[in-house]
Order: sequence, then C-alpha cells, then structure tokens
Amino acid sequence: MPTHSSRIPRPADTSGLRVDALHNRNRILEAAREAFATLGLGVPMAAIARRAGVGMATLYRRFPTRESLITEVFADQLSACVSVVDDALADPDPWRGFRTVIEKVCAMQAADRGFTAAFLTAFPDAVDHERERARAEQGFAELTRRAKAAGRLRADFEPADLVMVLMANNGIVAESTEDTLMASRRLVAYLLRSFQVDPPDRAAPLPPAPPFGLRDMFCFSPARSAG
Amino acid sequence: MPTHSSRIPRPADTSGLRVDALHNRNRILEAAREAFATLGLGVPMAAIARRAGVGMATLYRRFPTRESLITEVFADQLSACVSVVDDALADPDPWRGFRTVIEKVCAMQAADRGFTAAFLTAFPDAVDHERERARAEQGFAELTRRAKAAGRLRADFEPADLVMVLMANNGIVAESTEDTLMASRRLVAYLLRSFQVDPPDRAAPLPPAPPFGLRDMFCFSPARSAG
DNA sequence: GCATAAACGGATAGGGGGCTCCATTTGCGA
DNA sequence: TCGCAAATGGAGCCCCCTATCCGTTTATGC
Repeated sequence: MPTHSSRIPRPADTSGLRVDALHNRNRILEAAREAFATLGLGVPMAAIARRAGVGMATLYRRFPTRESLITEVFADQLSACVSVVDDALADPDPWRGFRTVIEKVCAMQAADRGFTAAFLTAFPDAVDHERERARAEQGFAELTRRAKAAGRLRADFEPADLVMVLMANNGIVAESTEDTLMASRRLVAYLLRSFQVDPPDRAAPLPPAPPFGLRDMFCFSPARSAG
Repeated sequence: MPTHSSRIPRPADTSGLRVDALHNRNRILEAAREAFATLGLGVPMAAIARRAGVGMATLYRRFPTRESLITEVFADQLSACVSVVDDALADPDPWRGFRTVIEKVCAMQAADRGFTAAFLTAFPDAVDHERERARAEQGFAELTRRAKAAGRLRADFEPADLVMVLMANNGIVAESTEDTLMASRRLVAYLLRSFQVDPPDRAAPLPPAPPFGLRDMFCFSPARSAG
C-alpha cells in the first residue's frame, strides 16, 4: 500500500520519488513523447535517454520495459480521445458528433506516429488505460446508436468499424511524408460519405488528392522474427 | 554485351550462368517468395539462405542487395497485376472492370505480406518493373475514364486514389490475423460504395464486420533510425 | 554540517543481423 | 581427361540495440 489518500490520475505511483528523480522522470516522458511521435515506437531507448539528458540507468530504473514507458507517454493522448468522444456526445447533432469523432481521431493519428499503437495496443498493465478505453468504446457505441436513430448513419455501420477506419488510416499515415495528412483527410471523407445515409452534401467537394504516384508507397513491413 | 539475341522476360541476365548456379538461383527465389509472404519483407537474409539450402555468399552473389531480390521475387506478381488491369479493360462493363481491379488487387495484397512493398516500392533498378508499372498505371487511368464516361464512377475520383486505397488496405492487412481478409473486404466495399455514382446496389449487404475490438490493433511502426 | 540511501551516468556484456573473405568444390570447354 | 574459372558454404567482422553493473554524486532528515 504505497499511496495514502489522494488519488492521482497516473497509474504509476510517483509519491515517494525524490524531487530530482521526479524532474528527470518528466524529462524522460517529454523526450519519449517527442521521439515516439517523430520516429515511431521502435526508437532506440538510448536515443530517448540522450534527448532527455539522462543516462540509460535512469531511464531503465523509471521504466523497466519499453511498454511501461509507452503506457505512460500516451496516457494523455488516450484522455484526449475520451474527451473527443465526450464532446461529441454533448453535440445536439448526432451525425455531426459521429463525423467529428472520426475526423478528429484520424487527425490525431496522422499527427503522431506512435498514436495508433499506443491507443490501441493491449498492455498487460495500465489499468487506467483499460478503463479509459472502455469508456471511449462505449461512448462511441452510443454515438453510433444516436446517429442511426437520427436517420443519418446507415444501419450496417458497426461500432467496430472504427477500428477498421483507424487501421486503414494508419496504413496511410505510417510512412509519413508531407502529403499524408492530405491523403488521410481524403480517405476519411470517402469513408464518411459511405457511412452516411443519402448524403445531403453529396456534392460536397473532397479534399484534394495528394500527388501520389504508384511509386510513392513504401511499406517495408518488418518481419517479427526469422522462423 | 553479354546476351546475344533472345530476349528474356526477366530483367536480370541469367544466360551466362552455370547450370548449378541457375538451379540455386531458382531455389533462392522460391525460398524468398515464401519467406516474404509469410514473414514480411524484413526477414533476415540468413533465413532466406537457410530455407533455400544455400550459403550466404551464394545469396549475396546473385542478389547483392535485398531490394534486387525483392525486385525479382515480385516480378511475377507485378505481371499478375498488369493482367488484372488488362482483363478489366477487356470487360464491356467499365464499372465492373473498375470495381474488379480494386477488389482483386486488394485481395492479392491481403494474401501476401510483401505484396504492397514489392508492387509499389520504387527501385532504382528493375527497368521491367518500371515499364510494367507504368502500363498498369495507364491502364487503370483508362479504366477510370471509361467508368466515369459510363456515368458510374464519380467525377471526383482520381486514378491516384488507387494508391490511397492500397495504403489503407495495407494498414488493415499489415498485422495479419485470420480476420484481416474479412476486414479488407469490408473496407473495400465501403470505399467502392463511396466511389460510385448513385449506387443502384445501395442496399447491397456489406461483408460482415470482423470481430475486432479496440484492443486488436497492434501497429508497432518501427523507427527507421535514431536521430 | 553530516550521515545515509536514493539517484545518477556511463561503460560494458550479450545477442542479432548485414555483409565479406577465403579455402574448397565443381561444372565446362579444350 | 584435364585445367581453370565459376561457384560454393560458412566462419568472421562490424554495427546497432537491449539491459545491467558499479563507482560517484546529490537530496534529505537530524
């Protein structure tokens, strides 16, 4: 029983830490957040330590595994996702709420290379993660129901399709160029058009197509291991 | 000037090879094809050599770079793509042709982990690749024109959107489970619905949603290097 | 101020994959 | 048959990343 009374939003307990340790912990988190967003979740631990201006030992003492670091780093962004859903639930127009969730979450994904994995990867620890994710999931399901009831969302859309959308969007965002954001927006527009019932804005213009040629796709999906 | 007269379909010149060398070359290609499809394009070269039953030196003498190996391995599949487009061009119904291209190519992508990268990566060598790809690209553009002229394809669809579709589909296919094929089909159905003008089969059922939960997404996008 | 334990940084073992070198074998032309 | 160049395999080197150990520094309570 380490904590005494006040509940903290973070799953990890930082109450017993010395002030310099806490300071370094925050530096690590900030460096990691930046590194994950820029270089992806596979960035070497040493690079994170260097960016944070701490030694390897410090990094590993605070976060024994890479995943524990990821868990902490993306707790904020997970909260942001929950907020997006909450905002949408507060919107009087169910379809606009639905649409906004998809657009915003996909935009977040496009802005941060590590976002998808962090939001959606199942970590054994991270109880808060689990609870917040469940909340987002339920909120989105409710949003789906309302949009259908309002006659704006097609009946064959299922809440699980959000995962499909995120995976597809991730495919576009994974290899980041300057054009990926544009491409992501266009994909989302296409999909929303397809989710919608008898779109009244059927003539609404699509975001412009990015100047992709067939040669622009690079997708070295790295092998997990050599059998 | 190594070759004398007969042109061979493969970009590489295998005419001067000793018969045992040629034999090993084919074993390597077959092993590599299997390895790429199963484990992805990042599979260790040693694993390929082992599967092929040859030494490292043999592998590296035939294919000095990983990409040269990939280029050869997927020459066949690139041809298959060209055939898909050619078949579609021969179809009297332009929309059906258009739809079939997207469905078939996405299905190929779902069936082979290395497909996307191989089809779409820009290789400095591989002249034949370049030519065949250009052919596929032009064929698809023609298909697009016809489908629009027939009043079935929306005017805001651009041929470059095929890349977007493949990237999105790749996002779904990248981390393969048993459900990815299903998910891929559903995504394609959604997108086609959106590409279509006033879909007459608007009530056509979607492929079932795969049993994804939010936790099903794993997308460790590996860092390319530490800055 | 001082003792103490927490915290620190950097060096370093350990493991894996990319690529090469070289002694040996083998197909092929004479 | 014979000689040679092509072909071969696997050991070996190098680089990169993970994770730990250890001597030193520093915050904290008395």
